[in-house]
Amino acid sequence: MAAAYCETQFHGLNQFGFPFNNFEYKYGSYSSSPMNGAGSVGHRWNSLSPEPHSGTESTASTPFVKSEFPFDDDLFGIDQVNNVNKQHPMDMCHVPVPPLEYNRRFAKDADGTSFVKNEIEENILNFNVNPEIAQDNGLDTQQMDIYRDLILRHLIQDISTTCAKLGLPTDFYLWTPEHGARWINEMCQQFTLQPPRNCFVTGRVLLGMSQKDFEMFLPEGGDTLHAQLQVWKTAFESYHPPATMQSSGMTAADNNMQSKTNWMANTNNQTNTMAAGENPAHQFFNGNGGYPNMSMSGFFQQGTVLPSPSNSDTSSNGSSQDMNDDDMDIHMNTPNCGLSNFFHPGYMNSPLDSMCNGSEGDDDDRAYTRHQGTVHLWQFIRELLDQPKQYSNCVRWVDRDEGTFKIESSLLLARYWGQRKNRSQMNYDKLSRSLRQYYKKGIIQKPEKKQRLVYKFLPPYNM
DNA sequence: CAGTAGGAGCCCC
DNA sequence: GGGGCTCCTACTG
Repeated sequence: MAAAYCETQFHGLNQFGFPFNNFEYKYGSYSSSPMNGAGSVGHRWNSLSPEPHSGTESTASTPFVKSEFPFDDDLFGIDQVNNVNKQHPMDMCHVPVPPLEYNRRFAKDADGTSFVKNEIEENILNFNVNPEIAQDNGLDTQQMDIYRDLILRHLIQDISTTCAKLGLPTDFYLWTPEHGARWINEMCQQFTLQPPRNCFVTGRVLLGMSQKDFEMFLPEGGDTLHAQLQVWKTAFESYHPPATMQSSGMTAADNNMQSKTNWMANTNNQTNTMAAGENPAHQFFNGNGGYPNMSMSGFFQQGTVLPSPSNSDTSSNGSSQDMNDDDMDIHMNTPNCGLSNFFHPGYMNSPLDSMCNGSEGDDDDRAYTRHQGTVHLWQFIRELLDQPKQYSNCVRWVDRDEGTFKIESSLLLARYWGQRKNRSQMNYDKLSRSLRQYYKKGIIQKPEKKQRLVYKFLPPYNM
């Protein structure tokens, strides 16, 4: 059972000004923490996965998320205890939310019928943020970035887990009828729907099905399946926007990746029930009506495809040559690695790639490389940290939960940073100066026990 | 010697 | 103006 879930409470901003009183983001095993009832106005499990998991139900291999949002989950509305209008977080950032049927079936409050289906689906299909609402709720741009990023991560984790569990290719277009059947059955199981007798459809067909098609296909819960598919698509495309895949600047090394990305490009053109202009990810990333600040995507820097730093020797100093090729290999064909990398923020866009795509200035690129050069050092380091397979010889987590990381090779890190920023004269002295600037910004600090080359991300940057 | 810390001027977006 | 680069001095282990 896929098991990314969120438990919500209303607490307001925490000490970091971050809209979670408590946020736990852990992988692997469930650690049950008692919910603090003080100040809370209600709980609901809110997830791609319908069932709230007890601690014992969660499997060790299942990533999960347990969070407390600053809003009651009486969706879109009213704090029934305090009778205060509150804005649902989904209204602020329009993150895909579970389908109506899910909420109806699994809502823990007595009245799930107050949900308005259209509002939910609208949220699914509009992956944008409302800055005014966000500001009204005391969230600045950066907080919203982080906030949406976290939710996105949860979604991607859940999808990744489900794909791994079902043995599904991450490319929808590669789904055979058997794969399609597996997905449908899994979703039916998750949403306690009666699976259709004959559900052997390819991923391509699946993507092309409208809600009506789904409802014909599965009268009881077809809309749920359709909505769930939209959630998958939205979350996925938000990581890998279609135009990115359409970039003409792919290198030879990218070719073997294209099959895994074509579906996203095709989704808009061929089978998506939405018009291309309505594509939420497209809106989100092209900056028209999307979120004005993409710094959140520093984790997931949007750019043209460059899978491996070993391919990035076109940079000013070609300094990746001393990297072990094996370390740099993304191992596309290794099932586990391939899957995780595919979903990994850095899969499509190496942390080093934006330095190499500057000349690839076609229209599509422009939409997604506008932040080139503006990536922040802390984000860059996070990107490297999140790809230990490739960069553990450069920088690695010491304590992931704590946010402590160690620079294994100051030389290499500076070199990479220099490549990324196209600064051939970058060195660790300069890089560390930049790191120290983060002290007063509350992004990074030295850990209590000072160690050489060890730094610590402060919350929420450590999430 | 390498790393840490922080001031200051500058550039770029 | 913010973020980062660069250069600098002083200090530490």
